[in-house]
Amino acid sequence: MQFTIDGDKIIYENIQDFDLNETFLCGQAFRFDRYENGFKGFIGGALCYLYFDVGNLCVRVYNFPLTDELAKKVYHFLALDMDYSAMKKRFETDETMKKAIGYASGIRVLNQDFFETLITFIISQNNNIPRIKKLADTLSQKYGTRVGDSFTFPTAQQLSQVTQQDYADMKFGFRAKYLYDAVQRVINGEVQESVIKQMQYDEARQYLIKIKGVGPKVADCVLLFGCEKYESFPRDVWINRAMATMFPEGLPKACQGYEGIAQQYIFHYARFNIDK
DNA sequence: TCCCAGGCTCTCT
DNA sequence: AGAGAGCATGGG
Repeated sequence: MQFTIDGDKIIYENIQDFDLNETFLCGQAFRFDRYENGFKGFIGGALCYLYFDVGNLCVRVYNFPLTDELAKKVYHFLALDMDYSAMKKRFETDETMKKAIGYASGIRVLNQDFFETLITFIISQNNNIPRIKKLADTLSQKYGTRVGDSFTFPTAQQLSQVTQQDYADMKFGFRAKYLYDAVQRVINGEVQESVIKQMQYDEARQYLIKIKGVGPKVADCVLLFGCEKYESFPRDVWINRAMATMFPEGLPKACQGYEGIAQQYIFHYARFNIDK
């Protein structure tokens, strides 16, 4: 990993296969906003402004001192520690995958916070992306920690006293009881991130599905986006459409082990290129 | 106005 | 095991 800490920012040089717009607007993360020439959002509690300057990725951090440890954390969050060049080359041995990747070749699957992905993807069910973002922001402004004019996504502890009625009042609809159940299970230790990370994919999926309102799709999103289980392959309406038209024989073997990452290129391609 | 959204639960076969 | 209705809300 190559980075330098230069005054008020971290600079990562020679970053390839990474585009901020494609990565933050492809439906995997809901709490990064466009800001000046890049995006602003939290990475492990650190409020970060990310932008490119002559080919170098720059990260300003507002509420933490710039340390090597923080620089490494950001690097991992952005999945810059994975060799996307080699992985995409493997995927692209399949012509259809090559087409999907070509549409947004700068997508990287972020390594997001477990609890945040659990809650935001429970919110995501039968919902559209702008509204998911709106509800996630509402929850943050009400229960998160203020940093400047931004708010962190709340922790399980910060949501521990929130009732089903409170969620209903915030317009979460039928998801109110699901959010309550998820938070309580995390608080009482029934659902633990450290346990999931030690489990194999199948076992971890069953473990998450115990939570009310968490089915196969939401569990797969949490495992992929929040637990580093890259073989997890979330199937939503868009992916089902894409699979039917683009991959009637199933996903190519070249994607094995990283089906979830392939899924993200396909999802993004499908949203903008396949009719409903 | 109407259809639909990064689905899940419940019920009925 | 598999199909189908119902769900809260609001974006487009």
